[in-house]
Amino acid sequence: MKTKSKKNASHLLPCGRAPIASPTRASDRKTFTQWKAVLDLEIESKGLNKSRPREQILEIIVNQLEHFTVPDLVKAVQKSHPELGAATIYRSIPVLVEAGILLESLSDSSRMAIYEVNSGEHHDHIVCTDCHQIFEFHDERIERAQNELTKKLAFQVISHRHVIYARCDKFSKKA
Amino acid sequence: MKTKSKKNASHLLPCGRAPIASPTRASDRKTFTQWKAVLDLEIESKGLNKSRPREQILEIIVNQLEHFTVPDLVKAVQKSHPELGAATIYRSIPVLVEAGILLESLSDSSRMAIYEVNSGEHHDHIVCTDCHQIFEFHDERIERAQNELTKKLAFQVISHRHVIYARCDKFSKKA
DNA sequence: ATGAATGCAAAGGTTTTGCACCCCC
DNA sequence: GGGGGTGCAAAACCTTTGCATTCAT
Repeated sequence: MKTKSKKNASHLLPCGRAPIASPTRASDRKTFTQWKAVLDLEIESKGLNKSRPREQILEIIVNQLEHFTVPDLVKAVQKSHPELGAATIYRSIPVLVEAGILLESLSDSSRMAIYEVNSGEHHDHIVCTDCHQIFEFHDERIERAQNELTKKLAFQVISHRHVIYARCDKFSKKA
Repeated sequence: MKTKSKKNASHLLPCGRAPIASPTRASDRKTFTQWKAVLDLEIESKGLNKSRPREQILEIIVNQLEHFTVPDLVKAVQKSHPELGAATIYRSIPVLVEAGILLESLSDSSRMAIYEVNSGEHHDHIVCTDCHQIFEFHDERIERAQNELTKKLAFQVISHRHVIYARCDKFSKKA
């Protein structure tokens, strides 16, 4: 009955379940070259300088990383480019966020920020408490109810973060 | 008829607006003595020992603190009890959380955990990006939509955290 | 030439841990 | 007496910062 999520049996998650359809398709994702153009625009508009390290960091992010913490990024970058200092990588984060390339999307259990490449479509997250996989969801009813609520309370919404901690039932059955 | 939030003009917020009616009334809050009983039960059931420091920490929390970080708590506790070590206070947090006395309710902008006394009624938070006040809300429509969503996706929900970052418009007008 | 970016090391801040001593049961 | 609990200091981490040097324009 609800077992029709079998379509991509090829990419099963650690917990054994099929991925939830993400609001953003892989085909909609920008390439490194496209993001590079976005970054260059930001750099130009702010009177900054282009640099090799920032380009290398961007490349690692868009080609290799899904949801990552800064220490994750430091490790991944230094694996390919051991000469890059951690401080440079830390300093690149706000630039990438300002450029709209990265979003700080949630916190891990130790409360470190988790970043992701901006997919262009707002979504929230479900974190599996068993396998630690991060799923994305977007629910219009929730968004609508939230907008009506904040309007009624006379708040001007800047952003929101809605994280559901849950367990994939398939994983619980395996365990 | 939803303008009845004028009742306590006496406690205006830093931003000048009246507080949103909180889902929990002050009168529903447990006293120190009641929480102490909860703590003792937890301590007994886990085979731990009662101790003066844990009692003193609990007392500070229930009598003085609303939403607080651990460093906040350390300062508040050591003001009254300078002999208590910070490590003891850090070590008391998981015990209080396990006992159901404290909830880790959200993170501040530097991503430190913010705790609050468990009110017994689930609520989520609106954080004003101007005055940094934390408001509470509870919206049945959002809860319902979320439950239906996770059911459809076959997740077993453990908990969730929904934080809306917004600005009180009254404050923006003043500023 | 000027200002920005980098790498390194040091400093800052929070949280955890090792350990000797103390207290509860 | 034995297993927790405490306090202190040190350690572990993540993140920021100061500074001399290099790079981009």
